[in-house]
Amino acid sequence: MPVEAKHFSAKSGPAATRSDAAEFRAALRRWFRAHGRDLPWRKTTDPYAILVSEFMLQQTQVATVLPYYSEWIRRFPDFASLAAATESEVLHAWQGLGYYARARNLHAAAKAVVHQHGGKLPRNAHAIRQLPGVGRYTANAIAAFAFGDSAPIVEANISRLLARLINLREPIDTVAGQAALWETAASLLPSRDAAAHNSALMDLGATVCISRRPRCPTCPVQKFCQAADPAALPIKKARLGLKLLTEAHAFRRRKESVLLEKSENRWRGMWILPRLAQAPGRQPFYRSSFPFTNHRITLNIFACAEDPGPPAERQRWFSLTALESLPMPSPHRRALRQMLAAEEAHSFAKQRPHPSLIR
DNA sequence: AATCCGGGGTA
DNA sequence: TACCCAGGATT
Repeated sequence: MPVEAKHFSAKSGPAATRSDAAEFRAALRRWFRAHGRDLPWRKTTDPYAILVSEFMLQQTQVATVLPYYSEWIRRFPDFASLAAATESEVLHAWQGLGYYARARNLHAAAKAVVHQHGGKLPRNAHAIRQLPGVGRYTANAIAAFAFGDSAPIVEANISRLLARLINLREPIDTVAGQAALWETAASLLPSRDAAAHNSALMDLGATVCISRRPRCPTCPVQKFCQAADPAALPIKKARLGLKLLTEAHAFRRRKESVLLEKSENRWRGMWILPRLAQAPGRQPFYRSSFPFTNHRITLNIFACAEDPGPPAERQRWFSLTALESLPMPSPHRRALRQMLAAEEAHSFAKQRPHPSLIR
């Protein structure tokens, strides 16, 4: 049996062969030519643009990325312009996309390219892997999409598709499961034009071999699929239980400005309402709740009197007009917007002092 | 190997 | 609500 097709064979055939893989690729490519997605980062092989798209697409859906990508390329068209930007400008352009470490990594990667690689992304795969925020997937995606190398990729769509194709019973979020997926991806890879092959796999996973209810009747490679129950795959390890967190923050207001704090932990480098070490023993002025990963965070925000003296370390007063251009995480931006609007309404109505927003 | 990192979309 | 998404870094 050929090594290249160890985990892959036509359902009807006795064993895997090279021609099975070739037939799979041909059917996949036919489907891709007719049904592949038209995406802006596929219109270029500029390593910078490919790098930007891959960073934005990490753990983020295509539809969410689209508006950010075009605006980013307009604002930071190349490595030099990105490397020259401030961290605050970079985070502001990323605002709302989430996983802000990606923005800081992309910024640092651009600086490394400019200052250590003469302004061009190194052609060497090992050197690309050394850039911050670049792992196995991103390095291979750049190799395939920017440089035309025959490099396999495995991401969410391809994981699901390949797990079904080989009827993988191992959870895909384990070392063994990942190894099986990467080996399968490598065994299917063509010797040339791997970019189109990889794009085709992702599009098939994104539009046909979808989670929950795969559209098997329309699948161009159904006869190769070994899944007994496609909807039951891929298998994943059990998730951790939801963790509840409650955080106290301060709403400090001066005439036409608000006190904010540059975060050092979550949302590092972004501006948030100042954290309170301890919640005051009174009703919060505003409360909201937002989920992330396996957490649910309740924000309790307390109206606080203005402190005499200069603001604490990492804290600054910002005029209301300056807020728009500040990088702020969405939950804090929403909270601040609503509190300011409530104060506005209150000052016109001249009612009781500090009406709480909490019902 | 386990855990962390946000937010938007969807069943 | 729970799950999903063009993953990577840290411990």
